Amino acid sequence: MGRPVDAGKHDAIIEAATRAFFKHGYSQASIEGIAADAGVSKVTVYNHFGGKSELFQRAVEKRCDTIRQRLIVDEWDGPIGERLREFGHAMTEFLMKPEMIQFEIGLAAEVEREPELGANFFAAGPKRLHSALAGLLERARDRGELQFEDAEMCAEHLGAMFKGLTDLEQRMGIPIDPDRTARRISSAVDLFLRANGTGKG
Amino acid sequence: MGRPVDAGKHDAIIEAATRAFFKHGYSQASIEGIAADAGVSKVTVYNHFGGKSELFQRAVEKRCDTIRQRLIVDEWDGPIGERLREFGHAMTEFLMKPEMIQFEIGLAAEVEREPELGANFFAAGPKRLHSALAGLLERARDRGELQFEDAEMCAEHLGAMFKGLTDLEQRMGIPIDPDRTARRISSAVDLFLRANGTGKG
DNA sequence: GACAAAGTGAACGGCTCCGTTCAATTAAAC
DNA sequence: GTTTAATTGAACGGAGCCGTTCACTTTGTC
Repeated sequence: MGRPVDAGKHDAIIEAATRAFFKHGYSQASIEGIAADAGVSKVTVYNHFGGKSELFQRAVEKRCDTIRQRLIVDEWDGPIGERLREFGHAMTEFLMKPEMIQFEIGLAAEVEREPELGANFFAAGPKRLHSALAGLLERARDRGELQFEDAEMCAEHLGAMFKGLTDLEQRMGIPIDPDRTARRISSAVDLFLRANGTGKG
Repeated sequence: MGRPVDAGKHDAIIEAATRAFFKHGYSQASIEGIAADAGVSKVTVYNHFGGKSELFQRAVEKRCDTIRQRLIVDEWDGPIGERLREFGHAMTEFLMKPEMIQFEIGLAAEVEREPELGANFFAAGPKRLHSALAGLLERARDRGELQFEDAEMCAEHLGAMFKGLTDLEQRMGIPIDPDRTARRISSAVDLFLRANGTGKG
């Protein structure tokens, strides 16, 4: 009985918190500002979440969920070179979104304060992408399109080449040339196939 | 005439500032704390540097100088595989030092406020390493040990493989296995040589 | 030793924020 | 319409920090 909790406000707070935390950083973000942005009283924020650090935790969790949902990698067919190129483009498009970079920056700055947040994010995002790529490589090996020993290692090499220097450049605020990204992906796949391809793909 | 400026205090302040900024982040670091750490009065800090943001600027500049000095890459001889492995170890050892990771994290968080800092750091550090690697590759090509078209691109691929996922893991506070790093470097060189080697190295 | 500038310690005003309290208001459930 | 709980607005104490001021002490030069 009594007035029920307004779930809409609950979500609005988390969303406003996510925006604030990963735009300004944990310490710069203010509960007052988040409450105002969510169209809610500061007291309501405290009633819902208890405090700043709990709120940050929830914001990260929610973001990880979103990442997890979007990371359903399609299993399409075609020559292995094509599949890898597709994967590379999907991966870079996803990881290099400005909001994702900002999220990573903000999270890294808070990891010392709350170490498990970093591990959670890594497992929800990059680790899953990496596993998906390793799986893709293993299936190609089963088909005789590739030859290698360690799929995990190959996935790490390939994924790293897809990113190149670009993620660092983005963190340092250096503008990115999309053409170079496309050429890098293509070149990385070529290099990888020269080393590990069988010519069957 | 009068009392001369104490250069020792000047340096002590910059060093304390560097420590504070890249351990706690710009906004968390306090002038009061930096002054205390440097064994100096707060007023002295203001007299020397004028304010917090100027002090941060100087701290970054000093760090970039240090990086530049240490980045003199030896030109030693030997088979190309050996040289690349050496480079990989030197590079990862340098870039994966906890203090360097912390520096990068702290800097990324401040780039929005002061964009040129990021560009300066990138030019002083990663860019120089990248150029050194590209030069190494080109000389090996001249000797007929390698074949490729774009040295810059190859350097980016190789450098990225050397780092792998590890720099992200470090930023996310995940413990690093040094053995895996060594195996990754070795594996990356092998992969690169299978793709671009001539067998002459 | 006189002088001049560097450096100190303490205090101040101003600002922002956290987290709490409390009376008053709103909105749904019964 | 009464009950119950969510929500609000405003205010508070406490904390930390910035940047400045000022009287005072130190330390070197002339």
